[in-house]
Amino acid sequence: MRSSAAQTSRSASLFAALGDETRLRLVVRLSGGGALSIASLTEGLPVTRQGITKHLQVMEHAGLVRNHRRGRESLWQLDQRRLTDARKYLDLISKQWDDALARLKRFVEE
Amino acid sequence: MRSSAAQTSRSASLFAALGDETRLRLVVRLSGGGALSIASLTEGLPVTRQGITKHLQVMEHAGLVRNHRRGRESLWQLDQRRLTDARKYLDLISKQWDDALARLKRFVEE
DNA sequence: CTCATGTGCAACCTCCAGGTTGCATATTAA
DNA sequence: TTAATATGCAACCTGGAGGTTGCACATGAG
Repeated sequence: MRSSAAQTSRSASLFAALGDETRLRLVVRLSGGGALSIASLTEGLPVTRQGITKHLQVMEHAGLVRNHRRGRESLWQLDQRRLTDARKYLDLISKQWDDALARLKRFVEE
Repeated sequence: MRSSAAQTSRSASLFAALGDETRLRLVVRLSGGGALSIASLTEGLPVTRQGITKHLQVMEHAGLVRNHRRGRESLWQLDQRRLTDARKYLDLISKQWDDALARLKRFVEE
């Protein structure tokens, strides 16, 4: 099973979406399960509402969050599938690593 | 189990280190288990050796890779512990998410 | 109806990530 | 010793990420 270039590229943008402190804090908040409005997500963070909006859009492009409108509010929630994708990718890398070490060990012990 | 601000910040820089296509490709190569030189890591990638060096340094700051000198070569290898850290962080988020949904389900079913 | 609230859009600013080139310096191979 | 190889250091460039402000526009509350 090879990790294709497309796969790598997609994963990179996913990790990039997680690789910003503000965004990661948003993810943590959203991991509570609820769908939160932009205004409520902005609360407590040292960034403008517009800034938060941009971050949410970045995450949306990475497939990390979805949003739907309810009245005048824009509600955002996590899409856990992408989170799972990220975990799987890391699992894959770790597995290759472990396998390589196992092979090395067998080789040395012969 | 708190996800302190420091924890979040550290994790963010870790994900950021993974969140660049070139760097992720380096990680994939290094997951083979060996310690590779800068020159060999550069091979096949559309980036200068200097560019690769910078990427390696970024990853080193994130704790993702280590390097040691052997003669005129600078050998780099993965530090799998940080990879594990990243997985654990994602597990944590997923768990909070699952728990939240479970609570919601119980609540609805009552 | 009127106001306060929640967003969207667009222009703008600044800094640094990601990349390059040029040159100096260690090491190793012949 | 001489060349070729592998890096390091430093200066430099450029686009876009991350942030802001100002204003217009829906929509919900009274």
